[in-house]
Amino acid sequence: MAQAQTLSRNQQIVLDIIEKAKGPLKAYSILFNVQKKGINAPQQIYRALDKLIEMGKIHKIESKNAFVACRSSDCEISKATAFSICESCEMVDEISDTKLSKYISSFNHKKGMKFKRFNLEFFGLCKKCK
Amino acid sequence: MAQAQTLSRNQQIVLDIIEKAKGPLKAYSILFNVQKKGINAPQQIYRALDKLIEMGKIHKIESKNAFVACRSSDCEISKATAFSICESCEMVDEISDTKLSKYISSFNHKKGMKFKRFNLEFFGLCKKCK
DNA sequence: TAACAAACGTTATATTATAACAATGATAAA
DNA sequence: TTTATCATTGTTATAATATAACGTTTGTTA
Repeated sequence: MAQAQTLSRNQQIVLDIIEKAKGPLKAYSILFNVQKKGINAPQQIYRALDKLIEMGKIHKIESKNAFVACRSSDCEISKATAFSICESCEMVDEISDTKLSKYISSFNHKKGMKFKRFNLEFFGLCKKCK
Repeated sequence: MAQAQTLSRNQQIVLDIIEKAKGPLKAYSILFNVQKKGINAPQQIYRALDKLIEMGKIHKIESKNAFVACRSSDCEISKATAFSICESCEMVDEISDTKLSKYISSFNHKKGMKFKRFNLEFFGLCKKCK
């Protein structure tokens, strides 16, 4: 089990870059950014990303194959994630709305499936791009 | 503009396979399935997939990079899609729930973004796999 | 300190997706 | 009917995303 707090060297490097970024980052763009720090292979990036996701430090934006830092306290280890995505400028914003999150979490599928987690992605144009 | 009804040859071939499938299909698995019909290149599959998505005939399951036929009348050209995904057997079910869909569609982001579309993916264990 | 697990580095390769270009077919306006 | 236009096709090549497999190192804890 990943410990709640301690990050390994590579995990910290990758997290730092994602946290500093203004928007979502792709794995290979992270890779290019850390080559000066001695990380040379995609595998190293993907391993760090996997762990950071497990810990809830970052999220993957599935529709973009890109990664953002978690800015929410709501989503507790990514059980309930929601994002707004601008189709023009590619901006991604994490949505932290307790009501929305609770409503969706409480949804029960007729077919008897018990949900552990959901991910919601909204698409549109942000304020700037409208 | 794609016409509402008429599908081209390749589009029809690809749609047929997706509709017959029990679960989500990946682009390259579609490709292997249609090589006997004279379709040889990924580009041909992806082009058909793109058009079928535009027409609302199929949906992409973003977390799986796979494609399913649309079974819902609710989602009118994929403005409001929701799926339940079994993490064990990979089964995907389109959720067609007007209340859920309306609730989410009416959500307004504080930061002034106007949404055109959303995609929601639930994860868990299906009845069988529980 | 021995044993084990997690993280690391590395090479290779698998999987998913798009670029670019020429040819063909379908539609409809002149 | 001819010509213009636009969607679709076929094809080759390549880009972008992600994982397999192996051995080594580091960190924890019994």
